[in-house]
Amino acid sequence: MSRVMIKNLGSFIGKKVKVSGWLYSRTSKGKLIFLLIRDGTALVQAIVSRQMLSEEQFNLADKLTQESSLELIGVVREDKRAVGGYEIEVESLRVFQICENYPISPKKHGVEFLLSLQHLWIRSQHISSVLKIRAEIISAARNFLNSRGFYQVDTPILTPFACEGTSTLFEVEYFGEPAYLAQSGQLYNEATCMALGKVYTFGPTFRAEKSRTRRHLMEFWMLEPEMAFVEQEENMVIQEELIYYIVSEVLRNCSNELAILKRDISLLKKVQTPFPRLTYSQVVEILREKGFDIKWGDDFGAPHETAISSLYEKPVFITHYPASIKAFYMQPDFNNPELALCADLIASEGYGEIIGGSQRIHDYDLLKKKITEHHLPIEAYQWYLDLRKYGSVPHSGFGLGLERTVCWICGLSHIRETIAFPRMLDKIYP
RNA sequence: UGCUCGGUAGCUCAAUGGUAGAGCAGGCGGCUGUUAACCGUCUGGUUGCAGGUUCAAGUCCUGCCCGAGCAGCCA
Repeated sequence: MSRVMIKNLGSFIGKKVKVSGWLYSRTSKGKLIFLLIRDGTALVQAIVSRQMLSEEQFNLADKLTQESSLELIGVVREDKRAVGGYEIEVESLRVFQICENYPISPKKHGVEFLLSLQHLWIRSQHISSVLKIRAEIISAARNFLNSRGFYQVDTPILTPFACEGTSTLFEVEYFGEPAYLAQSGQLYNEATCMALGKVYTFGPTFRAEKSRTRRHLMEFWMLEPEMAFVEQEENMVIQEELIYYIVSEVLRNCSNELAILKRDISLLKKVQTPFPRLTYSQVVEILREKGFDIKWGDDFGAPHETAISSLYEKPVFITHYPASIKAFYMQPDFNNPELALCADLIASEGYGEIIGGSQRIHDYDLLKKKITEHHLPIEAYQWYLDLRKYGSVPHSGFGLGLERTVCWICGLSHIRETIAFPRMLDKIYP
């Protein structure tokens, strides 16, 4: 008999099926035992009654503990009393292992305890649901970009230089020379998009900052599209279309997971294009009216982003930051070189920045001047300057922080729940 | 790195300076419709570590360790 995944049981009503999984919980009424089984796709209740099974099999079912691994055969039937609406009347049972003393009970636990058992915590309904939504977000983003003619190009993790200064990078030894773990694939993508037109990198990035907040991880995944012949306006339109597509795909394909997470999907349904746009200068003015002590030229902190986010029910772009507080490669506004042609996308509901993007400088002399002004080693950027020497074109791109996006769409309170094994300050086990 | 809060049974927590407790998990017994079942019963402790005050410290004081929240930092 072939195995049926639990989420598909609805198509097998009245039929005999085989289900394999782990025991999520068990309750017994003496001669009637209720087993709640998980197989990674969903939960189903299985009924074991003394009438249906041999004495030996019944006693085996009675001994099952949380997370014991098993396989059972039985008939599927609809029953409103059961979780998910279906249940299986067990006819035979095979146990792979009786699990002893599983440490995580289905009660509430503290964060420290759960993090020390991360390899088991991921089995919980909560974390499993987040990981499924994460997979859907990645899948949707890839579908979106692939269907629009982007090529995925993988850029190196081991890099010879810092993108902008070395203080935030993890240093490793590369055959006796210092090397650094990538904090972005963008500069390489500027090269690959001159080869392939439209590209994206999706991979891990690393920051050695001593950040200890609910928004930071030391290792996180970033989606970084880069497009030749695309200027900032078109760049922003692609960003909002991408975010809209991701959210609508999650709503379409992950309703069970969103329900388990108790996510208010009416808020996600409001994420429709176009997204509101504010300039940096407008934001400073709004913040000052709200009583924040901030002046033109200061960068925004988390409380500022939250305040702006609360103005709208959709993500909001903040554009035209002062060039002085942004990266060296950003194209200055052609009308006002004090400003950069850039935008940060602030997620709704106070979740903060999920995208940072900009048009890149394509003029050789201007880029060289910026590198010098930022006191960056010009030798390290020779190859990057070459891109402006040989057939330079206007180009733009952005970086989407995957975990922050997952955090927002799932409505979580902490980014550590968005990745199977979070790397946090002073915490790298397991 | 700074500020704040915390560390008591496997877990979640309680305990006026005066006998360290409950619920859950686990063991045993009961129950044919449970949803974090229920009922009975049993097991379970170096109160983070070190020192100090006191007749007496989980509780007060000092130092340290660990964690959490917030901020800073942060393409």
